[in-house]
Amino acid sequence: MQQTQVDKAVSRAIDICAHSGGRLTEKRKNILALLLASDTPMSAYELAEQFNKTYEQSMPPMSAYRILDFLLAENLVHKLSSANKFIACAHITCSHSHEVPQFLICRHCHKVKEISIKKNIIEHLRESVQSGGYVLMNSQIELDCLCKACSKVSLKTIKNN
Amino acid sequence: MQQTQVDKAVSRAIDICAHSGGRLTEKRKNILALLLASDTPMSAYELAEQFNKTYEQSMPPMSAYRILDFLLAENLVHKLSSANKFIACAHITCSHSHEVPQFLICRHCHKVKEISIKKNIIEHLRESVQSGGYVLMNSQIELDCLCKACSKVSLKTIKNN
DNA sequence: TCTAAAATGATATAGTATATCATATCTCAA
DNA sequence: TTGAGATATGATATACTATATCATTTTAGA
Repeated sequence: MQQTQVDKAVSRAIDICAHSGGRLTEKRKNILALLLASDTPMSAYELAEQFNKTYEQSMPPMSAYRILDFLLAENLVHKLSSANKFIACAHITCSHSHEVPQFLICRHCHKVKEISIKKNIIEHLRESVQSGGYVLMNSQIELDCLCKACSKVSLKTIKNN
Repeated sequence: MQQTQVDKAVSRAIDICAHSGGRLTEKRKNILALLLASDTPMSAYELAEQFNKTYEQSMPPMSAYRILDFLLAENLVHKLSSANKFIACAHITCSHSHEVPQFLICRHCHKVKEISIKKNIIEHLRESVQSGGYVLMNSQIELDCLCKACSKVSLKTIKNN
């Protein structure tokens, strides 16, 4: 994401936290900014390292985890459990209420696109789950994909990488 | 899974490997049997430990990983990437060709039900992905659920566990 | 300004996974 | 039947991800 867009999202995050009562400290704000600027998901350790390169303050990995916990609770970032990495929410600047995200993860370049899942698909899934005797608790879905650019490369090439 | 069912599935796995040319060695067979017998997903380390308790032979964790790689390639087990654990394929004894699995994972007791996802849901997902500019490569989905038994307990109780 | 709560620092440790080189076992052809 | 190459396993090191715990600092609000 471009810097001007990052600034916009950070400023919106300040509002969101002011509203929720959460304290968006300098470090938390900077971790969020790093995630917003990145075009691929980052691990907690990667974030800590990047933080230390970028800012004067220091960021031990354990603090990065705590900060990520905070940002997750504020719905400002998402965790991709299939990759054990984190991404900024793509809809921070949207005013509409938070919807269930669906993540399209490029298996080649690891770029992620967050889209909102259509309600009727969720309902189909929920019914499918129900008929299996389970109850759907969270319909966040991570899908193994190829992005447009990578899908132009032959699959064989990608598999051999 | 009951022992008689485990034996049946193992015997079917022998056929499957004979057909594919894969060598289902004693250790590989025993790892598969452990996974079949377990009613929850197991990590590679858990499998190695359980193996060492159950059989005379020894199983270092790294061998467990390699054996799991083999069993994954033969489609005899699945990896749950959200949990970093493995489960036996629920459809080894089915004769029908392998379908894309959908996993219902109980967030409380961690029991997993593998169901086959309905074709039209996959198609909806695929379209959704396509309109996001990506191409769906693998529609295996892991869903955060509660099983029937656990859904009878109040959510609050579960959250506090 | 004092106190309680929240945030961060620091350290230890658990859990998951890959890489690499050595050794053992199996298969198949000579 | 045996020997060479392929396959499987042993053994070790190391990287990566995550949680627990106690100490210290900072902040908010009485």
